[in-house]
Amino acid sequence: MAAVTLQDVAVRAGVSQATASRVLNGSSRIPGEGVADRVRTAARELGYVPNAQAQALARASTGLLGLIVHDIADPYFSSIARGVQAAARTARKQVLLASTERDYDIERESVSTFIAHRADAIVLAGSRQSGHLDRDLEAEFGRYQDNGGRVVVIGQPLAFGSAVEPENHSASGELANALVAAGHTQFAIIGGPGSIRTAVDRRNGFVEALGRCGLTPLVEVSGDFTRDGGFSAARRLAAALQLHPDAGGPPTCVFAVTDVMAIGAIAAWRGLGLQVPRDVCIAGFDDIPTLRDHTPSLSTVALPLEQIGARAIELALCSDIDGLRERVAGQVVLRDSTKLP
Amino acid sequence: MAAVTLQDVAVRAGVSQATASRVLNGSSRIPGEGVADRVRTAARELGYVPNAQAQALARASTGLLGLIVHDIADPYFSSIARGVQAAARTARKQVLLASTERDYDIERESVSTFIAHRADAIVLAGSRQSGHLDRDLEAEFGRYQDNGGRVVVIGQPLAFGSAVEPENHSASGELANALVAAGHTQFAIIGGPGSIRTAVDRRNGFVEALGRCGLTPLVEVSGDFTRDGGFSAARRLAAALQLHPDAGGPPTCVFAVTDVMAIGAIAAWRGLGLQVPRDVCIAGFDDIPTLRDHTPSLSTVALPLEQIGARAIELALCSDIDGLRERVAGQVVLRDSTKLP
DNA sequence: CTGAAAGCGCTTACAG
DNA sequence: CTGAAAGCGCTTACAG
Repeated sequence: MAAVTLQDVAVRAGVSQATASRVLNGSSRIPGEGVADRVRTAARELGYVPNAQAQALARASTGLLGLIVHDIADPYFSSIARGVQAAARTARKQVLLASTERDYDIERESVSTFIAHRADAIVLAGSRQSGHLDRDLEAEFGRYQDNGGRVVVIGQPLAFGSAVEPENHSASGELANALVAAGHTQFAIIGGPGSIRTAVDRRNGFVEALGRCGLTPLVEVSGDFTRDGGFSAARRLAAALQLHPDAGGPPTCVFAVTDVMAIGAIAAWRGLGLQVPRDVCIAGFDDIPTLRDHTPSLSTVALPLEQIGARAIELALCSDIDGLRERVAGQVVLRDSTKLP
Repeated sequence: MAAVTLQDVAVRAGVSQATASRVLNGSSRIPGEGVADRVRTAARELGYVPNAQAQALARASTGLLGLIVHDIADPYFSSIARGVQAAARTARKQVLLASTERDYDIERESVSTFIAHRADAIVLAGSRQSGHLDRDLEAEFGRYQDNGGRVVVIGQPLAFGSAVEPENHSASGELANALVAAGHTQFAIIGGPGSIRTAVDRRNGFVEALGRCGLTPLVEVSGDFTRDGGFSAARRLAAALQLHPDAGGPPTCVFAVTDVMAIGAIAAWRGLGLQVPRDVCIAGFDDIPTLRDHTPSLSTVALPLEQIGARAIELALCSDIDGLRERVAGQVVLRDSTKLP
């Protein structure tokens, strides 16, 4: 019933536990080849699998990395998770995953549990209320870091830890400029929750760039950071702008702060008989891989999501620099959804 | 530097370590309220976080669940992962995630590592070579189960452990029937890797049902279980069938064994000037959420992916039944991509 | 109800 | 190079 133990291996090989340990786990002290062989053989014959929990306790390092996302089924986060996985593997670490369903209580719990499991580092993906972090959470993170834990945040710098930050503000500014350069003159916005930093930055970057061109959005609506959030916001927008199929005239260009919301918006409009880009244009943000084959193809700001995830792990693992903010550029990609006749 | 220890809490509360342990972790032996309060206060003041590694060692249970998927960025797997997460949370377990990039060496490594971490259960999602499992892997799993570890497989029953199996064969048969009933008379297949059980079952279920209707696929091609696999297979198919835009006549109806491949196929055909469903029809399998807004909307077999993930965890956690095979039905959904004029 | 003590499975100075 | 022993931070019979 009980798993094979290092002691079992040592006995069978006729050596001490210490020696078995040194053979099986690349210690600097290398035992003689004859002994080493006996130990390895014994381990193989017995099917020995080291107990990582015991190792962690003895070594004071678990080799565990905690990743917290809002929703693992959201392609934005699953792409980041893929990058995290890849980087973790090359660093020979394991990843503990938590998907919070955008519930802050669950998030707090997850952080506590990861700390309890003594994860070497915790990566928080998915931004929250700007700057604000739960008091308890903050205290816990503080102690965690004092004990050598590393924290890295994606997209929402905290007062502590390191961060990988997409350049939301400037990139959506560039998107606005590109759209204006393409001939668009009327704009509207589908924003995200006002409490979420990423949503606010993207909206502001876009609107401010428009302003520098002497333009102002005709309407702004907002919704959740989800497909359904985009869908319902788009209906309100259509009403506000009195959008009609085949109304003629230059279509208004809408900026949705995420691709997923943009997709929901297009679906909503289609339900109203409106065609993109003929009746209304739209651009998103993120460049979600699964959406590359969408029709019409979506103008957006491409973010290297996998790289972002991988980079977060790398920051978490190089212990020398703390408090680092690493900025990641986005790339404007104009496709059919903003094409003017 | 070192984290606060149970001993620290005990000292501050003026009790023994045993008592502190009993207060902080719902033991059946409940200490007096006065004492309990002192302990809790001390723990709070010190910011005590129990060391899960030490607890695991002492309790011989880690509260860890291992999930292994082919690719966490693939919506099929991320949906399953979401269900796994949800079920794990209600069971108060943590999930260890591995994304293998469809590399069997990585998969073997992940299994070993999960076993080393003494995960209470391991869920393998994503089918592999039918029936075949690496010899070493099998031996390792055997010992793991002997030691009380549970293994659950999604979509590919092994010789051991439990399984959650989508009814691939019968569901694709129903899809074929529905398509025939809808008036389709000419069929073709885009299959997956011949070594993968899921791909084979879906293909066979479809072809056999066609056979019962007195029909045979005109052509079969195959590719990887990915968007690109579907893309390139679709080009070969177009050549084989000599598909031309606006050729007239009833369009051939293609069955792609996954939605993701179907999307790739549609993109490939669009590049050739072919329109779905006018020039060629297509149905997929899975009903990926992110693809619900695709144009044309995709006929498919809907699988309750999240439920499947959740169910796998439940099976893993109810220790009484082993070797259980739980079948999950798929539901045929006909949409625009197979619509006849 | 409470405590002293053994034990979970490893690692790692410290001696030899 | 190798081993005896302490220690990592908890839990849990076993006494009291």
